[in-house]
Amino acid sequence: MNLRQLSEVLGVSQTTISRALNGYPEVSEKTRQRIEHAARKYNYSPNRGASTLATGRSMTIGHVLSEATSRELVNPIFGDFIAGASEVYKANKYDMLFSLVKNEEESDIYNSLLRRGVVDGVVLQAPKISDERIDILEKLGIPFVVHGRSSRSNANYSWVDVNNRSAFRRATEFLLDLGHRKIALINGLATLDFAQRRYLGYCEALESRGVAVNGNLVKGAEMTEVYGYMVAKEMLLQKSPPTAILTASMISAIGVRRAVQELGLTLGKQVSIVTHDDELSYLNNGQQIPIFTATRSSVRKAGRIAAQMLIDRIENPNAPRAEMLLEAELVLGASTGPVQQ
Amino acid sequence: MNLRQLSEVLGVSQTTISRALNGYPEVSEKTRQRIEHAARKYNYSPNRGASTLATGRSMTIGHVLSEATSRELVNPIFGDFIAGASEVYKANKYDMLFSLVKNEEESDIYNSLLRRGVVDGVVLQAPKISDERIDILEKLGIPFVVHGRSSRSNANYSWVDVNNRSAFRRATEFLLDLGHRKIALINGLATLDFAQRRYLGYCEALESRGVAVNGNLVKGAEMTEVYGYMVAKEMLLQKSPPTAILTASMISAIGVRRAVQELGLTLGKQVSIVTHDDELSYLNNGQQIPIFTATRSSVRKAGRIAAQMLIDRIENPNAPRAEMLLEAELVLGASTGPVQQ
DNA sequence: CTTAAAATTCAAACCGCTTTGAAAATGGAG
DNA sequence: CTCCATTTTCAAAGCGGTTTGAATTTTAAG
Repeated sequence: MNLRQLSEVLGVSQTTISRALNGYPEVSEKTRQRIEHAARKYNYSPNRGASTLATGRSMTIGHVLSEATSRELVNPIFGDFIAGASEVYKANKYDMLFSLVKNEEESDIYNSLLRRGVVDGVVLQAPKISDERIDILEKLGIPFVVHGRSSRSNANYSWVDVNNRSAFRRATEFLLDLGHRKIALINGLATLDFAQRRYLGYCEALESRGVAVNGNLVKGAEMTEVYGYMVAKEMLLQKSPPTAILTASMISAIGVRRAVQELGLTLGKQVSIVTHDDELSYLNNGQQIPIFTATRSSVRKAGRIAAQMLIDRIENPNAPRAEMLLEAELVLGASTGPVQQ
Repeated sequence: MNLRQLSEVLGVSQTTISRALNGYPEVSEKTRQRIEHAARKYNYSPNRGASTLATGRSMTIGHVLSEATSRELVNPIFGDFIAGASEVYKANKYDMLFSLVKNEEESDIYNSLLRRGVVDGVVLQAPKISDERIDILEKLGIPFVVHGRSSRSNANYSWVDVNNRSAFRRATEFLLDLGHRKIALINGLATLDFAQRRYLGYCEALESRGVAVNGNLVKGAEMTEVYGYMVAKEMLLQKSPPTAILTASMISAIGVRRAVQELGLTLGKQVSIVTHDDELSYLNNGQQIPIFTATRSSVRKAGRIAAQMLIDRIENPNAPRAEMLLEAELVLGASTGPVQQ
């Protein structure tokens, strides 16, 4: 059933129906009732392509995920992030379009999505320290919101981010307070902005206590379980192994734990772990007592906020850019303890 | 730049441009060259809304994920599945639309997506043993492909699935061969079809060896780490604890391992674990030697196959339904060993 | 050279909706 | 009962492509 057919059935013009259904004031209440009832009865909804064409709005938001060129990884954090975003989209009648692209195709995709009128805006994820995508989007004039920030970019964009720096500063200070001096950092990919900020927080804390940063104790790559395991094992087998390890995600923390246990060491005794916990639904950090001491911040919440910001930008392009810095809380679990003599 | 503008610039009709760009034979090779060159130069791509309207095809495929009503979970397996599907979509110029809906809204969403002409087909995920969605889709006449199967449905649909039953039969037999008799199964949600099949395979193996199925050793729910942990701990503290545990995912297996270790037991000694391994990119099952003995099957590959099947159905609606049963391999890791006396 | 056949190109109709500017209906005041 | 102001409804013009059927040009044959 399309608009014309419905209008014939009802004996009312297409204009009136369109207005009634889209909540315009020029329609009397009883006509609106009658139209809405008929629309339900005949199972009518406006064709998306047609309204996109007529309004210039696709009511769709794009999420572009770039796969690392080397290996092809889909971050599980992404699942919870879009779950959050999705709630907001649904409430605002937006659909969500998802593109997975190779790094080298990234700049094209935005151009293409916008040009074809496929999306009204995009969410940018996992920004690099210096991320040309932000400039591309800025230049294209497409509304966008960044999940995270790009330190080197001086563009004026909207973003939601966790305060990675202060979170990791606190986590490091906490370990220092427990007497640890050899503290390792198993970070995310070094090119990513969040990893950089975590590293800075870590350095700040160490330096403020007069502890030198030891390059051998800092590594970063995709935060897989296997990576956490490998790096932790290697570090723990050094002559002068770390007594505490900071980890960038629950998943790599689990790998670190595996290494620790395989070496016959005990968590919270010979080795302490502090991780960042995104509150993933399938990887909850324990129940009453957290498995890992962690800097905690819900990535699902970040998704909700990002989505709302973007919708605001789309519907009100002249509004000033929005920024939201979420503070992570430090939760105490069973994975940390005072340094052993 | 739109079609009309481009046609004016080139001094060629819109028809010719459209044909040239869409590969129709009625255009001479040199005109096509000239047009393609100009399209690139002026950054022209056809507007999606307009072509959707004109062709009736949206070149978009929908993935509908339903959140469990109780808790809101986004399965990490989903990430790898769509990564696979996404590769195929991109190669075939389809976009991917993603909807996260509450269970109770599920039946509506398909109707709505189709009616509005938003998608050309959908991928159905995580089917239940008896899943009304299949009937809904069948009735609506949308092309669709199921990732998994629905045992009670007698509709004739296309699907890709792992042979869950034989995988879990083999895994159970393997444990029986090692002398285990008290084998627990920590499954996925009991209403889901794959969980049912795994349960059947498990029962078959036990019964064929004359071992009775013990209801206390079978549990199922969302496959979170915490769930694996809780159930394993509870079971292992029984008077007559299992000596081996079958697990439905890497994530719950990690929870089980945590419980085992917390109780001071050793994996592969007092307790053996066999898990199903979907080859998730962030949760690889170890390197040379798998962490867990596992039934292994790539969910990313399943995503690729499902996507290709769906595209085939869309582009050739009269083709017979396709079915693809993937056999999982049993890989030996360090988590299993002979039963201890 | 014609002329018919084949290869190109074109103008116009159509897809289904939104929205503008005008027309019709209704209501209130005098 | 008029007349004007206010509501309500309408016809028609886009939005930007694809596709049909006709017109034009090119090629080949006689």
